[in-house]
Amino acid sequence: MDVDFAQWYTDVVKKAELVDYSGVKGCMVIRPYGYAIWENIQKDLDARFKKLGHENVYMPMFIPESLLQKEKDHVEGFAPECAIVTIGGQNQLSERLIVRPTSETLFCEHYRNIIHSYRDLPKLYNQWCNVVRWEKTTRPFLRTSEFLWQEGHTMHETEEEARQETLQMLQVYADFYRDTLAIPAITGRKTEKEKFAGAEETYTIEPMMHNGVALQGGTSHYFGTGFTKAFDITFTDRDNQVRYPHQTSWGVSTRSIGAIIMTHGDDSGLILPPRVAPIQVVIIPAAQHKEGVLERAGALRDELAQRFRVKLDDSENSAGWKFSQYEMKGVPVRLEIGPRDIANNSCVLVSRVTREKKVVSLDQVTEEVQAMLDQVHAELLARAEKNLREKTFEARTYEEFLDIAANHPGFIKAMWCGDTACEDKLKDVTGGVKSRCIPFHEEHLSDVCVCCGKPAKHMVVWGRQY
RNA sequence: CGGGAUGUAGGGUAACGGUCACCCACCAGUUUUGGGAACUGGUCCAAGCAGGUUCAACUCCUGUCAUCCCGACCA
Repeated sequence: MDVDFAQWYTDVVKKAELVDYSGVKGCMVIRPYGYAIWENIQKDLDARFKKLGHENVYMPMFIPESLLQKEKDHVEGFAPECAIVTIGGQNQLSERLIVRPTSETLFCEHYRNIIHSYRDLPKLYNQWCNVVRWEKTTRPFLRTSEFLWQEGHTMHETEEEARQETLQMLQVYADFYRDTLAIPAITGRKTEKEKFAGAEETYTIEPMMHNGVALQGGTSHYFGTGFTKAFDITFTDRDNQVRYPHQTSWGVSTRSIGAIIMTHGDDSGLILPPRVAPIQVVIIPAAQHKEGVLERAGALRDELAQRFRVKLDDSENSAGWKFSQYEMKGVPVRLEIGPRDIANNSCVLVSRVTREKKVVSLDQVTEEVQAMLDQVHAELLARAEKNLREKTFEARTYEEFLDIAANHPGFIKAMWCGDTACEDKLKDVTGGVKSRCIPFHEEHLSDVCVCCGKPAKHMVVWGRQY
């Protein structure tokens, strides 16, 4: 698996029936098993958003070109990867329409119409939708021309409140990754070079994949009043002064499914974190032709279905075939039940992570399944934390940095002067190591920049990325 | 976007300038079933697309599209 991680990845997304390719470059068919993971992710995140007062809306998928061009940095950032509609029906359009790569501009146009007074604030909107970015190199879930995501867009009366929202939503993402996906991550602030086009600050969550490569797992941006001024969104404040609201946006995409695959998978295939697994428990009957086995297994399925997502596989395939099949698909807990077990009023639970078998009483089966699901989550998280820990290195000198970059896949902590030139140079000489973020909890490794030797301003986490 | 490779059935492969073959899957049956079952019989289904060369193209040539690998790019 370490030998050819890229090939392993493409094999597993196909074999586990998560996706199929389509006739358009970089666009993937998300199959039922893959889409069910996304639905579980949506359900979890959506509940977290709503608990904090956010409301869902839907914006159009087309952006008039003139609208996208209102904010200068924003258009420069996105123009190279836009898909554009020029014909409607039979007629050339008088204005080209951009297929949304992100919806800041659309939200701004709408907010301009509905925000007039401080009483209209805050506006806490979110939408679940697709976006299109014409990518050059694509890979299922990790980088696709069209992908699904949620984008939250909020407007606030004060800078302080907006900044608080930005950080709060990043924390929501970090909690979600840890508590729902069993993925630990480094969180922090992007450097000037890596910021979102048009943002004042970009915060990011950076989980590390099994092979030591980073994946930007979610971002949260503080825009200040850059867009609100460009779009002329104003409100009358409590003191009867006209002001520009302060804005944020934040998003997580189907890329998170790629993170799950690459963080937890092993040589047998996927391992899905129990809280988003479409099938949490698969029941595999042994000697299923024998009297009473399928009936008992069916009753067990009905019982467990009250608490879990359960599948009973009573197909004619051999038990061994089924074992391999559900391991490939990453089902966290397997339940085996046959005549011997039924005679003992028991069944066998098997963990996908450790393959440990546990004989449990049928009277306790719900509690035991719950315990094993929790255990799988804890083990996945612990394993990923260990990987993150063991593949995070510290570099105090330039030579040390180059040595780690060349020989040890993973994150590198190193001091930085704050100059973009040093980021560019390090990326050049290492062939792709970039700053991931300035973590919230910086350490003091030395006084000087690892690249140029000038006084250091920050500790940066560096790494290669997908 | 540059370099390299691939494209034949639902999946995986083979051969061939002249009827495209096999394995798996699928269907029926029998024996099986606690780590990817065996035998027998059977059905369906294929050359990415567009041109060109040729009596004849899956095969040779050109273009194009898609996919994979490596690099560049990636708000």
